[in-house]
Amino acid sequence: MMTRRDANTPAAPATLRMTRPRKVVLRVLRGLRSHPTADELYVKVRRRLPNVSLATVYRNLDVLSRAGLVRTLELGGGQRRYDGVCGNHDHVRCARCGRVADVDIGSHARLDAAARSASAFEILGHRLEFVGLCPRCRPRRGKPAANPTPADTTRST
Amino acid sequence: MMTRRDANTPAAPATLRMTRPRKVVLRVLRGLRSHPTADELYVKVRRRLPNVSLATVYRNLDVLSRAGLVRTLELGGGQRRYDGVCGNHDHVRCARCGRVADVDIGSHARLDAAARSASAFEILGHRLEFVGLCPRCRPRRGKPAANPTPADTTRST
DNA sequence: ATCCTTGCAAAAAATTTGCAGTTAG
DNA sequence: CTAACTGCAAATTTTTTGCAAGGAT
Repeated sequence: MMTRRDANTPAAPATLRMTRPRKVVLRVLRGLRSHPTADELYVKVRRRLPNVSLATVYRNLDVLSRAGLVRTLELGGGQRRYDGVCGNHDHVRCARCGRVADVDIGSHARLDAAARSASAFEILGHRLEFVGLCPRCRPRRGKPAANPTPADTTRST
Repeated sequence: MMTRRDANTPAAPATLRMTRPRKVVLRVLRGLRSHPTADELYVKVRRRLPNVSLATVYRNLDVLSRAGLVRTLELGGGQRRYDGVCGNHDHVRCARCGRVADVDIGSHARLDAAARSASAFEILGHRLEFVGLCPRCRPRRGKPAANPTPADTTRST
C-alpha cells in the first residue's frame, strides 16, 4: 500500500531534457484542450510516435507536472487527469458522464486567505472542483448524451 | 481502463441493511475523526471484527457514501480517503506528510453561485481542498515529523 | 422467503519500477 | 562523455467482481 509517489517531493532530475516523446506529450496535451487521463493521452501520443510506452507517458506527465508545465488533476472517477493549461482556473466535472471543463471564478487569493485564518496549516494553495451536470446531461433537454466520452471533452476555457 | 465506478450513479440497493460489518465500518470511521484510506480503515475494523474482508470495507464505504452517510474524499496521493463527517467542510492536505485535516471557511453558497455564472454546467456542489504544510512539517520549527503517519492524523475540526 | 451482504479468491485497472540500451546537452 | 530518458516487461498497488453461503427484514 502506498507506493505511488509520496507527498514529499522526491527525486526530481536536475536538468529537464526535451526529448522527442516528452515534447510530443506536452504538445499533444496542450493541443488537446481537454483533460485526458494518462491512457487517453497515450493513445493520441502514439498516433504521432507509435513506439512510446504508457510508462513513458506516465513518467513524463509526472515530470512535466512537477516542473510546473502541466497540471495533475486528481478529480474523482478513479483515474488522474492532466491539464495542459497552468494558471489559476478550476474545474467542473459532470456527475453523470464524467466530462471535465474549466471554470474560472476569481476568488483564489481570497480563498487561501480564508483558509489561513481557519487552519493551523501553512496554506500554499488550493484545488477547487465543482460537480454538476454538463449541458448534454442536464435534464429536460434532449436525451442525455448517449455515449458520453469523457475523454474527448471539449474545453470550455 | 475505467472500471472503477462510473460517474453515472449505478446500482444502489433499495434498502440499506444495517449489518454488523457495516455498522462497525460506520462507527469506526466516525469515531476515528481522521480521514483514513480504505485499507487503514480495514485494519481498524478488523480489530473489532476480525473476519471482515477488505472487499467488504470497500463495498460498505461505497454504499454508505452513496447513502450520504460518509464522504468520499478523492484527494491527491493515490488512494481515496473517507470522512465520517458529512456536511459542509473542506480539507487541507499536507504537501509533505499527507496528513489531512478539516477546514471550514464559510463561503460555500457563494462559490457555487460564482461557478453558476461562469459555466454552462448546472452546478450541484463543489469540493474545495487546500494544500499546505501541517504544523509538524512547516519549516523553521523542530525537525519535520520523523515518521509522518497520514493515517492516524488527528482531525482539526 | 427474499434479496441484501459477506468472505474469499481471483480479476481488473491504474500506476510504478528494474534494466539495458538510447540520446540530448 | 554522462546523466537523463526510453521501451519493455514485470511488479505493485488499489479497487472491483463472481460466487456460494449467511443474515436481516
